[in-house]
Amino acid sequence: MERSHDSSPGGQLRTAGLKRTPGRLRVLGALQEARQPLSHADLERVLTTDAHQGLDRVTLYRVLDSLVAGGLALKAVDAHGVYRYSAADARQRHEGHLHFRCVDCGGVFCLDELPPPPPKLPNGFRLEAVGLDVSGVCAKCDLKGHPKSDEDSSDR
Amino acid sequence: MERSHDSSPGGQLRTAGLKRTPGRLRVLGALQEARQPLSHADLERVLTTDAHQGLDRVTLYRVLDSLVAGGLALKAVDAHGVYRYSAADARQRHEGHLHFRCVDCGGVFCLDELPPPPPKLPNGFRLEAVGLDVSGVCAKCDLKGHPKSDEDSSDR
DNA sequence: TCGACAATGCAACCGTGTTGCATTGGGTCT
DNA sequence: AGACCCAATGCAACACGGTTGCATTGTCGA
Repeated sequence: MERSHDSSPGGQLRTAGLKRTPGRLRVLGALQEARQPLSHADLERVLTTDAHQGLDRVTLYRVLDSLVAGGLALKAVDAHGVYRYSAADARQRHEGHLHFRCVDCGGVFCLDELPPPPPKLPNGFRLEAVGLDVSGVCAKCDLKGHPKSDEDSSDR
Repeated sequence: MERSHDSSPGGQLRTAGLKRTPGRLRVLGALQEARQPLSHADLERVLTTDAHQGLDRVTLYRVLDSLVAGGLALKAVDAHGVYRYSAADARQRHEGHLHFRCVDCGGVFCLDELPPPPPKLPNGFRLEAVGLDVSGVCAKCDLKGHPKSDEDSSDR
């Protein structure tokens, strides 16, 4: 019974040094199946409809924190100022190319483009991260058309 | 007495079709003098210490909304999920080159580097924004040294 | 100068994210 | 298997950013 370091949610939790609790398993699973980063509210929805009832609000926040701390999930802010979480391995599969974010539907699309080369910095400066944010409106949302409602018909 | 379209805050408001109120003048002036995008809280601080007492919380939000709607200010989300506003013309002066953000002191530095070329998008996709986020530690903060405090001594 | 209508201030509200504390449950040790 | 320790959970309450409704004030055009 020794699956030392398999890639199942359970194994990943073990490897990350996290206790293998039902909540963490369900959240990690949900993140890995999602095609885009999920907000706390998204996850509450996904997890409740899932059959079991959802986790407690606070617990979900803490589960997410633990996954991020363990390197299994990534945390970022969306255009509305809300945190969105994604599975870390899902992100690895998306490291070699750029992404396009639709400001309307929130969807993320892969582009056939390479990340930009790291810029030259002044002496003494240390580079830690370079992120290219490409955003606009995807084809589907553009078709749905905005006759003249220039304003964001946002969700939230 | 006809300065039809000058570049003073007052003239800009006129041009944008906004009423020239004390609040808008002060907020626009503060944004134009700032060397970096300001949050709502930042502005409340700046405006209160300014001599007069600050605007009402809600009024400040609405003033900012009107400036954004009039194209005089820009609105973006920072890493903490908080909206930050900048003067639109101030931003124009910084369009031809990249910027580096120090994650330690929060300072922003201009780089001698050109923005990346806009990526090619799939058919039907409409590009709205491309932002390159370059961050790390600036020379001064790097010298102050972090003996081994690898963890983020984050704020908030 | 006067009046219409936008801009302001005030109070109350909503959603996201956090903290404290008692209880439950996972993992390990014997 | 049983017991123990401490992390993980749930609950309540809070902090903060941002929004909405409504009465009042002030801008600007006639």
